[in-house]
Amino acid sequence: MVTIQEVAKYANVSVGSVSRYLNGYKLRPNNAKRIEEAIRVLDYRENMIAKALKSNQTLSVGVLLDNLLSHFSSAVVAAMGDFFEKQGYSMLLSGYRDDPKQVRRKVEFLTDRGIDGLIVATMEEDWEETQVLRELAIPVVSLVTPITFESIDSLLFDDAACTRKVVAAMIAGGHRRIGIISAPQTDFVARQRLAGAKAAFEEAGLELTDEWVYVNDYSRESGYAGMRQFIKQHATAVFVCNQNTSLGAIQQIQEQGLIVGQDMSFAAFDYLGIGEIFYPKLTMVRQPVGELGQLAAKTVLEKIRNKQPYSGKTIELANEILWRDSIQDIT
Amino acid sequence: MVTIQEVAKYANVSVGSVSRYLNGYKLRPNNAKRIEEAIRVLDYRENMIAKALKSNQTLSVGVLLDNLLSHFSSAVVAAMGDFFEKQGYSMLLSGYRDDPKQVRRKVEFLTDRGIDGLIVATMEEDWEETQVLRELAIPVVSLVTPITFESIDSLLFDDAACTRKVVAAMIAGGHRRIGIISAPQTDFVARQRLAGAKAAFEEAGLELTDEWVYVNDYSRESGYAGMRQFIKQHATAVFVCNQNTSLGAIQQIQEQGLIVGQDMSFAAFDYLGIGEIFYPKLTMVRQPVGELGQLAAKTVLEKIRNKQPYSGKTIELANEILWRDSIQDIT
DNA sequence: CTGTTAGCGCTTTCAA
DNA sequence: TTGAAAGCGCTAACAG
Repeated sequence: MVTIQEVAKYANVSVGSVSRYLNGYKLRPNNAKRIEEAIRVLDYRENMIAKALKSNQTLSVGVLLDNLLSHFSSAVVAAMGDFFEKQGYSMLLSGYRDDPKQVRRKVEFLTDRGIDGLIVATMEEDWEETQVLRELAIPVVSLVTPITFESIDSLLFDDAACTRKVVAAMIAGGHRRIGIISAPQTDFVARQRLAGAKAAFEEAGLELTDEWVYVNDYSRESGYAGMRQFIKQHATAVFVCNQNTSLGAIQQIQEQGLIVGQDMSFAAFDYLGIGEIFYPKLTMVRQPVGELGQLAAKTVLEKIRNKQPYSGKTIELANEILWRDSIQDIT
Repeated sequence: MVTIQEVAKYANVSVGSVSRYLNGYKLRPNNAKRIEEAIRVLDYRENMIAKALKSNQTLSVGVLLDNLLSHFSSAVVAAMGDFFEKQGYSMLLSGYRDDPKQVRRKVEFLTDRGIDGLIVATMEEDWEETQVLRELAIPVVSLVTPITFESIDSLLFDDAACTRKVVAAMIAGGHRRIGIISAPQTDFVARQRLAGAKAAFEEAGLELTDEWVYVNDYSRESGYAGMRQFIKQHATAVFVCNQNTSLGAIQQIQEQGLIVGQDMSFAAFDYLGIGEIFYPKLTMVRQPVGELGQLAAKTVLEKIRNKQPYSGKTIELANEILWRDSIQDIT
């Protein structure tokens, strides 16, 4: 490993000059040229570890997701990774396996490695473990879920509004027996989506009663079970609030010999672009996950660079509703 | 930030002793106890950057994937991440966006950050850019694709064998007009899978002619187009060699008003578990991606710890064939 | 603008 | 076993 010292010697200048050159300070053109040449012929590469030790900056950011194994996470990570790398930052990735208990350990794991900023996803503000974020000396950005500590920015989706619109479309199509496959209401996202559905009913002067709300556990199986219940109740339309769950729901419909989106009106949240491979194509709400990732990366970097870890903004990104043909008009 | 010095002062020992304590050396019980207490009351955390500078080990490994945005990548990353973290290692993630030209830059990006080991995926041995791996002073593991440099271990799947078996089942079912939606033969994986299909034909005394091989470009659209061609040619069965492509193929079948796996026998490689949501359920070959990730992590760590970067083994993991009902018997 | 030098927090000789 | 001290590669005063 060639060091700054050797470059200095080769170029016949002091290490200070080399360091300054490397950091973009002006120096005598002649010296600059000699240093540049030395760097080239010696194939010098700067030692980021030494730099980090001295400057207390690692040029890395931590990313703590609920679960690494999902399309959401890979899309977010892909977008962030690209952005960070262009900016010279690396990304330390970690997942807490949907288990809040692990959050503290994971955050320590990351901060121990000297990350300059942290992005977390799907952490509920009222978890005890979320409180560790309060004392962090680095910028934090929360994804999907709002955390209203003054030090944290939150980036959300407009799930409620979109759910409301889609369910409203079902109602407008004459549907009254509409099942909602929702998720545990302890989760912010689940609350949002169900609230959207309820709003649609209220606006139409109707009420969404409990028997038409099935609470899943995010598994495919629970989507399968929920759909079975609704078919028994002679639902004419079902909205599924979660991607994975929706696969189970679709499976149930098919197994009953029904055609999704025709014999049973259907819509769901989707990341995979699964809606297109059916016929009729399925109406889906798609979250701009890549955008979210990129915006998250941009936001932390700004906070890191401006050294202003505190702001506390909340930004809501608009989902896209892919209106297709799976909500039948039965008026 | 409390340092080793402060701990030493508090415990009334030298920094050397604290360092030795931290690294598991034996010292006078009394001293050890005092140090332990100092660490506790001062809430000392070791500075990994300083440690890394001194010891030339960052306790991190680089992971360079073709593309971060796929189920393959998230599954592999999830498995590796878990394993690494348990072992105290962090993971620097990077993708080269399916563009070999980027490989050199990305590898430098990672090595500049002092990674102790590197895992790469889907890099073809004959790419010029792959040669940079030759000079790396750290252990390297190649995923999915064999790289026979003596310094590199390769972890592969038995795609050829599985493709052969599935296509053989189609032939056994009486199918003769079998379409294979394959991928560019410049890619190792694509060659393997097509070779498997050809082998099945040969074993049956048949021949797989060019008109029954459609070369996709990994896009959904090309699956869509390939399937259209085969439907025109009155294929009775189609095997799709790539996950994403298979979605397009399914879409085409549905749009023709046909039922996948019934009107058109069908099988494909799958990661998403998409085969189950159809009726009939689809026969799919599934790669043990999580296993691969874990084995990869294990392998690099062993190489890092044994300080034996050279071995050059190749291991083949067995895929799982999920036999379902989408290959009809037409004899 | 440049050279010298004191550390950043840690590990690891070397003596004691 | 332990303490003292050198030094990993770099940055940032400080003095010139």
